[in-house]
Amino acid sequence: MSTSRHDTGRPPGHAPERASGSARPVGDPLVATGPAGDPGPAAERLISERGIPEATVGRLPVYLRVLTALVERGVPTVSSEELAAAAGVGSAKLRKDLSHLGSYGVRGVGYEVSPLVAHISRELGLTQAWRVVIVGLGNLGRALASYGGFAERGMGVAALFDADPAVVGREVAGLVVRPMSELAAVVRAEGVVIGVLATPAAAAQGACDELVAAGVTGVLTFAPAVLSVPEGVDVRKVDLASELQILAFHEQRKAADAVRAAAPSGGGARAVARPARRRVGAAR
Amino acid sequence: MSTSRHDTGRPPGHAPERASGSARPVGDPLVATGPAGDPGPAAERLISERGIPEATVGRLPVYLRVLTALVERGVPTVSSEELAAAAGVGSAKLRKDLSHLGSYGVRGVGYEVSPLVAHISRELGLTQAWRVVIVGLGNLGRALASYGGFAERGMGVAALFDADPAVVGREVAGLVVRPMSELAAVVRAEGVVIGVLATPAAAAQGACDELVAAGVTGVLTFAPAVLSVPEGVDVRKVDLASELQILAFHEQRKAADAVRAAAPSGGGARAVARPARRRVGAAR
DNA sequence: TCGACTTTGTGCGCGCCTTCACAAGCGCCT
DNA sequence: AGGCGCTTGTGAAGGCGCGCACAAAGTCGA
Repeated sequence: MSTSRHDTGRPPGHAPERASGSARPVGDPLVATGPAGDPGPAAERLISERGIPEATVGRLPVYLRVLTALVERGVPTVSSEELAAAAGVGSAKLRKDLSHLGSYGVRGVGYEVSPLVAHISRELGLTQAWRVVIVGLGNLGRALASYGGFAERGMGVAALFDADPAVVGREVAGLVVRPMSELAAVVRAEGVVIGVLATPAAAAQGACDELVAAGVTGVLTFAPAVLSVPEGVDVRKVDLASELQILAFHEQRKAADAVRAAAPSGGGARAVARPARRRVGAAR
Repeated sequence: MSTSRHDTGRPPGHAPERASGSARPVGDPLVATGPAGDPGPAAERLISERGIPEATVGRLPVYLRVLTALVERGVPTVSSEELAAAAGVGSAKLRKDLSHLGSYGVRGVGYEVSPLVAHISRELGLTQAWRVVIVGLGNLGRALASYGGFAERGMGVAALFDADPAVVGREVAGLVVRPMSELAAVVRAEGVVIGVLATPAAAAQGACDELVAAGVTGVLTFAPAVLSVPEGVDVRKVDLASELQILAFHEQRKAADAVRAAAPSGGGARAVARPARRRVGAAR
C-alpha cells in the first residue's frame, strides 16, 4: 500500500498496503491489518466488533476531509450523490459505507454534515489526539516531521529518533532528534502507540522491533522492506518505488495497446478514446 | 493503492490472444472478438491479453526486490515457500502470481532466480528507464527528489517544477527547479509519461491537468485531494494523513477490545495473545 | 390531508481475490 | 530403471466488495 495505496493494495492498491488483506489499491494496494490470516476452524471469527469493513475504513478519511471542507463552507446537508462525487466514489458505495456507521441520513433530504463529521471523527478515533514518533530522519523523515497535514487532523508528532549520532541533536520542525536509546522511555512516558518508520530498508526491522518492544502497536513504514511483527500489531506500508513501478507497468501496457491498435490485424477495433472525466478515488 | 486498494482506473480493452488452457478472468464488458464458437448473446468479453490481475501487479515489485537481494547473495534457486516467506505472502498466492507470468518454476526444485528477475523486470517495464517529473517542491517534493530509491530501480527524475517563484531556480538534488510554464515543453521533449504530484491539495488538480495536457498518462499524487482525470490516465494516490487515521482507527478498536476482554461479560473469550510472528506483506 | 417527488438504506447477483488441497512433473537415490 | 519425495501449477470453494435497482421513508406543494 503502498501502497497499500492497497491501495494498495491499494492502492490497492495502490497504494498503501495493509498488512493482511488488500485495498489496494489499486492501490493499493495493499494488505490487511489485524488478525487476518488465520482461518479459524469453526470458531467465532470476530471480524470487528463494530463490523466496519476494512474497505470502508480506508475511505472514511476521504469522506471526512470532504465533509470538513463542506462544514467550512457552511453547507448544512449533502446528498449521497454530491458527497460521493466530491469523494470520487459511487453514491451507492458511499451510502453503504455510511450505513455501517449507523444511519445519519434523512431520506428525501440527505446527510447532515456536522453530525456526520462528528461521528466519523469519533469512529476513527480522532477525538483524542494521537501522538506519533518518527524514527529515521533522512530526507523523508525530515519531510514528514515538517509536514503540516498530520497535526491538522489530530495526529501530533511526539518525538523524533535516529540511530545516526550525526543526526541526533539536530533540530527538525521544532523538535530535537533523540538517540534510539531513549525511544522506549519516551514511548512509554508519552503513551505513544503509533510509530512512523522512515529509516533505510536495512535498519527497518530493527527499528520496528524497538518500537514494538516499547509498546507501539501501529506502524506506518516507508522503508522498502518486509517487516515481521507480532500478532496484534498493525503495519501499513507505503512504498514509493513500488508505486512508480506499478505505474510503469500500466504505461508499458498502454504503449503496447497503442501499437496494437495502430496495427491492422485482429482486435484493433477498440473503443479507444472516451473523453469523459473520471473521478479517481483514494488508493489503494 | 494502494492500495488497495484498489483503485485507479482500469484500462479499457485488451487484445485477444489465446491462452491455451482454460483460465479466464472474465473482466471488461467491452468488445467482442469475432470467431470462436460463441453462442453469446451479443458482445463478447475480451480477456486481457496478458491477463495479469491488478492485485498481482501490485506484488510484483515486492517479489522483484526480494529476488534482487537473492541474486546479490548468489542464490541460484528458491522455492515458492522461501520466496513467499521473504516477501510476506502465502506460498499459494505467490505461485499463482508467478503463474500469470508464465512458468518459470521447475517442479521439485523451485524457481531459478536470475531468469525470474529478468522476466519480472521486463513485465514491469523496467528494461527501459522511465523518467518522471516532480511537481511541487515543498518539504515532501524535495525529499522525493533526493530519495535514492527511485534511480535505484530504473526510475529517473527528469525535471522539477514549482509554481512558487521563490522556489523556482533553486537547486534540489542536482536539478534546478523550473517554472510551471516550462512543464509542457520539457515533458514532450523528454518523452515523460509519469508525473509525481507533491503540491498542496488546492493546487493539485491544476497541476494534474497541466501534466495530463502535456502528455503524462500516469500520476502518483501525494496531495490529499480527489483528482479528476480523463479516461486512460492512471492515478495512484498516497495519502499520509489517511494512513495514520486508519491506524488510529485500529488502535482505538484494539483499546476497546482490551477493555472488553478485561470485563467479564459475554464475548470476552478471544485468543488475545498469540506470540507468533507474522510476516507483513507489501501493498496493498 | 393527500399525492408526487426526492433520497436513503439494502437485498441481490456478480466477479475478483485468496486459500485449500491435490494431481502432475521433475530430480535424485537406489 | 524404477520408485520416492519434493515442489509447482491449478481446479474448486469461500469471502469480500461493488454496483444495480428498488422499496421504504421523509419532504414539499396543493
